[in-house]
Amino acid sequence: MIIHLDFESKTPIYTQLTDRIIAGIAKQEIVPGERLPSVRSLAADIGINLHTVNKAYKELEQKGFILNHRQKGVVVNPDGVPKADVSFQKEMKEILHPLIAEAICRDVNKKDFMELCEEIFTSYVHKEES
Amino acid sequence: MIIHLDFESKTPIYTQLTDRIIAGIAKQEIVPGERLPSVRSLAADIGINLHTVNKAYKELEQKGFILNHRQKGVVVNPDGVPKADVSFQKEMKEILHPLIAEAICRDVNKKDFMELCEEIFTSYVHKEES
Amino acid sequence: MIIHLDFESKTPIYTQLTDRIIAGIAKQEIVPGERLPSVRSLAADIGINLHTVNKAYKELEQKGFILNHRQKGVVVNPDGVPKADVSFQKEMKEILHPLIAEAICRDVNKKDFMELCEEIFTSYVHKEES
Amino acid sequence: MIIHLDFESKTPIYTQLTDRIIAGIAKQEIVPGERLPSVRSLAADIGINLHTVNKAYKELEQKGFILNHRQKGVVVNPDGVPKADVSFQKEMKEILHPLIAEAICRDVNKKDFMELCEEIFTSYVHKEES
DNA sequence: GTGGTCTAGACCACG
DNA sequence: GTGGTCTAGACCACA
Repeated sequence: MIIHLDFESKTPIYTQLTDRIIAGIAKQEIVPGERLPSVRSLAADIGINLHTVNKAYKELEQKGFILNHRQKGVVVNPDGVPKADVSFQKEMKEILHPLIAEAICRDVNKKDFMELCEEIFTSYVHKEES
Repeated sequence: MIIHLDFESKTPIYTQLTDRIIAGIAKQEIVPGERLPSVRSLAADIGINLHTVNKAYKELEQKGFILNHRQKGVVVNPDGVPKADVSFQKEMKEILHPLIAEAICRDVNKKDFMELCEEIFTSYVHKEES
Repeated sequence: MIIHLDFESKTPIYTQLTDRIIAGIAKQEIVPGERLPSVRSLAADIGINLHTVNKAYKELEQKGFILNHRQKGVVVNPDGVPKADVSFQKEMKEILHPLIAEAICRDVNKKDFMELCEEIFTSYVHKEES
Repeated sequence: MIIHLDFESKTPIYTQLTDRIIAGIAKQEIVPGERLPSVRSLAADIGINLHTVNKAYKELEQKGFILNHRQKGVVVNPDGVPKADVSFQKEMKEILHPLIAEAICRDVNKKDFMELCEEIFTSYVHKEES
């Protein structure tokens, strides 16, 4: 899995990193139980600060995506990722609300918006599953 | 239009404010050509600094939602808001991608996600129009 | 002479007004000795504040474009407009410098820039004179 | 690059600053990819408030002259500055129109005006290129 | 009274 | 140490 970051983006690097890893899990490029590179090696690979990788891993751990075993190192949660809870529902709403409001103002068709979501959805879902 | 902000939130106050105003325009609580409160009065109303309101207004102006009329003051763009362009399409994708990726990991059904979007959409669209 | 102002412009109304009057003189739509409308009537015509018209007139007077006769009212300077002095030379430079610098950065050809100036020049100069 | 500002001038400090930086880019004293001083250090150097510098940087960023690299800091756009678009064409016209109108009134020869532009143009263009 | 500009000082997120 | 955000208070130009 190649991780490409945009250093000129408004999104913090650590957020981009967590997003990329979550995308990898969604696409099943990384599977439960699989080992992730160590903080040190990943930082060196990408060419970013240790703290930044660490912060990304901490966030993923807090969200239940990964576990930090003293021996095995960092692994994707073998039990799979925690299901969507109330807090994630709330997060989705908080993100979608302003986005959809602006879309409406800008005359984006509901149908077009839905098709965009569809498109993104299928871009992630593994073939066998769809 | 009553504007309620969450001062504990991680999203900056000025962003919340722009979001609320965009929502107001989407719901047609505020219509093109209508006057918005002055920076100072809105700041006083909400209980925040005028610079914070100013920043929100500037952002809305830059997006083409509002403009500064030398006689009327701050008004919602009478020509309506600029249609979705490539840059907004890109913005939508950048927001939706990580959200949908995480949703997939968390086992959110595509159907459920779509229904959530539907629900939010209809919450904005004016009755007569839907 | 019809004066059209843009109330949504960043340029102050009084500046737009002086610019329009100077343009009128340049195009010889208004000639030396000709009477301009009174502050009061012009303000009413355009639908702006008295003070604003007054400020424009004051600026034109200070630049030597118009005179304020107690009896005749406001007239275009019968002796013609004062020739370009050092101060106007300086003003031209101060305006042209940043404009040309940005034009160079933006890859505007010197030739193209010159042609634009030519075009604007001829748009003002009276036929018989060119 | 030494930046000298006129604190007595009518043009806002932040505008003077952006102008000076654009001039530096035009003269190739600053090249694409090059790092600009941090907001704080530049503010300290010039002896102005950091917010004023920030405003200048934001304006340059919005115009596409510079961007904020999360690792390198503020850098001149490595892809070069965006070419002149319709909006810049319009801006040029809005600046040149009143200037040329007044020049005509003040009996400035078209030839003289052109020579002034020439002179300013060549003052920016790098020797090797002209 | 309105927004524009400038200053000053403070806290936090980021890297 | 960097920029982002927020507050506060001040002066001025504009209408």
